[in-house]
Amino acid sequence: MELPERLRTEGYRLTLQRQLVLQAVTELGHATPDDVFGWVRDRAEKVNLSTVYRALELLEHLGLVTHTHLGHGAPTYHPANVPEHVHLVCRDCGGVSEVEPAAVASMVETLEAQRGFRADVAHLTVFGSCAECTDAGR
Amino acid sequence: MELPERLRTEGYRLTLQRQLVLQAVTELGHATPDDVFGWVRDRAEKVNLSTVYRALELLEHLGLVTHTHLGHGAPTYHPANVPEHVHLVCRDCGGVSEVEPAAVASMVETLEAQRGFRADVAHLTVFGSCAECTDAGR
DNA sequence: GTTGGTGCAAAATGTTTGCACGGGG
DNA sequence: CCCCGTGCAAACATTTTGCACCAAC
Repeated sequence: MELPERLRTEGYRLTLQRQLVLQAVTELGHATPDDVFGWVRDRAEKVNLSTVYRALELLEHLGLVTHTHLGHGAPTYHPANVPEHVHLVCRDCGGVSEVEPAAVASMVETLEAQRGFRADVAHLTVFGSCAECTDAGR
Repeated sequence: MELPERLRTEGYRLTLQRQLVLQAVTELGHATPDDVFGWVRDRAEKVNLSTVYRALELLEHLGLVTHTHLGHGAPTYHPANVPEHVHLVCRDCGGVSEVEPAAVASMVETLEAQRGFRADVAHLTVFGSCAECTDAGR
């Protein structure tokens, strides 16, 4: 846990809520703000949803968590220390899976070479149809 | 305009609102539901925002428009008859640009081969940092 | 004439903000 | 002791829904 140091070096305070939010993101893996809220709440700790939002924003600023949009309006947060991965979201069954960045490396290189655009792989989500749903469709 | 036929073949009715919404999406290129609402409203036609949402949903179902998420919660709609393209969104300046599907073809093939996952390229948005912002950062 | 579509208003989501109190440093 | 962070309530933004009326077919 590197939370205390990261907070201190930027002049922020260490609070129970911030620790719990980071812990929730770490344990849940793919968590929406509401998931995090529920996780902390279930542990009988009193927190407010707005505090969760503020904590997530701060943790992201500190580089301890990242977020991605897995569709509609629900952002999901990941611990940043987890290996980077790309999300695949199936439009038919709603399933979410992950692939290593290597699978999209050539795309990233192409964008960088052609446009000078540096893709943020950790934030990348690809929508489509998974193998099961594609098979079922025929 | 193939709206009338598409509607009829599935038993839907042709209304002025649906025509205007499709026209708005076509002319605007990258439009949020609210953009569409404004466009129609500016032409002195009375429409309700909820009608716009319902029309967009129907048009998407008919395959006449598609939508993508260009960040946060704002979905943007495109006419489906426009050539497929991938969106690049710069996290720093907020700029949106487009690239041909060829740039991501290898990624799509890899996903299909490794996972049997069929990527929906038209819906793909890559977040990152554009050339200008990357340069400015150093 | 039927029935689906629209307008309107209210509800449901999801996120942000102002403010006073309490705890961290 | 100072002042940042939290809880709380209200404000916001966006999308959805129920219902009565009107228009497309």
